[in-house]
Amino acid sequence: MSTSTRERIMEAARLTVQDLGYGGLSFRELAKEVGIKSASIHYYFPTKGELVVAIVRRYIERHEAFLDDLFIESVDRGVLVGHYTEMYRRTLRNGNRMCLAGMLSAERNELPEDVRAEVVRWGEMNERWLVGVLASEDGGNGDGGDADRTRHRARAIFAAVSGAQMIAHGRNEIAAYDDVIAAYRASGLLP
Amino acid sequence: MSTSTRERIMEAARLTVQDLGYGGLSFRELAKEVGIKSASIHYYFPTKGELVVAIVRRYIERHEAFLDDLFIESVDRGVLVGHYTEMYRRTLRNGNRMCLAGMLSAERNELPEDVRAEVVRWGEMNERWLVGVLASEDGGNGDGGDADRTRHRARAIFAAVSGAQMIAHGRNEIAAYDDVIAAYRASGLLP
DNA sequence: ACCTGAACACCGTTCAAGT
DNA sequence: ACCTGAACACCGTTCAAGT
Repeated sequence: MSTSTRERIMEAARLTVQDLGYGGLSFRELAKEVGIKSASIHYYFPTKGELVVAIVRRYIERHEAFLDDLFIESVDRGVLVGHYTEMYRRTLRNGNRMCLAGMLSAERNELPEDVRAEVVRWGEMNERWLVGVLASEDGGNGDGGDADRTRHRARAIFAAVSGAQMIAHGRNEIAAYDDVIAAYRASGLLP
Repeated sequence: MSTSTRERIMEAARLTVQDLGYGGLSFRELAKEVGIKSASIHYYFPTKGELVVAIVRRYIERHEAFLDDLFIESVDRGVLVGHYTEMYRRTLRNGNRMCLAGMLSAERNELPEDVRAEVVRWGEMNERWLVGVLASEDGGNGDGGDADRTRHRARAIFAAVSGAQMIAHGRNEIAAYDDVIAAYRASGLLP
């Protein structure tokens, strides 16, 4: 059996949102790609918001699983963060796309409330994973002050990598991403 | 005499793009704000792209003048970069808006070519100013290798601050911006 | 010089109707 | 269970027509 209509809608929608954003996602264009009429999409996803909530949820799940797998394979912080920045780099490689949640983060003010909540969840997942990575070589027994500093550094790495991707996306220039990541490492922001 | 119609179109359009993005800018809504009909906007700006090119150009000019004035008042890198991050913070304070060019950077793939070019110009202006700031206390006589390192660090600061703004915008949470900027400083990325 | 209504091909959404 | 055409109020853009 081949991929379900529902799956094909979600996959095509995800690629379009990462390319053109929430506002750039058209039900009529989407329907053409899938081979049905635009009214039929509403059978699977009543509104555009519900469709995008579904694709962001799955996006978070899959990337969380990917990152957790990396964590099992290595405990070297430099290696793990290197895989992390490579993940964001691959998105740019794939048709100058942006992270799904990064794109939606910029469009936040025109999103339905439930989509906004998923954008926040993406950030929380990233920060949680980075906290684990940053603590992995310290024995993990720092006092409360250290935990706060680690959390803020994790959020800073998430924001900085997201920003590097946005700037490189805006220029359609992967070299810009690479230069910025290298400079983050040189400054000590990235381990 | 009061503000011209053309000025009022540009000001309202800028505020909307920083709020809802290029895709979220509607000529009909814009016309209502200015008190004319949507067809009349095309008299001043034939297309949406030409309108946005005009507002980004002025945005760049005004921020460049603002930053250059700061540079005359101080040569302390910490103080100057502090003013720089405050500038991006004020945008968030003003109705959770994003930097005009940052918003457009995310929307890049659905922009006309001439708008894309202005987004690149914004980045070049930011980098140029930051290079001046970073070099200001070194005597400015580094060799070629230093100049390259300074340029990459300037671009990294630009990307990192833009990313902090995007993440805070996505959460509608200024405290997130403040925490990330503080962590950049602690890591040594920001002077 | 400045503004407008009407038309065009788009958009998300709804709904009655088909199989 | 799954799909559709037609309608609705939106969108940027064009253009002939008004003052």
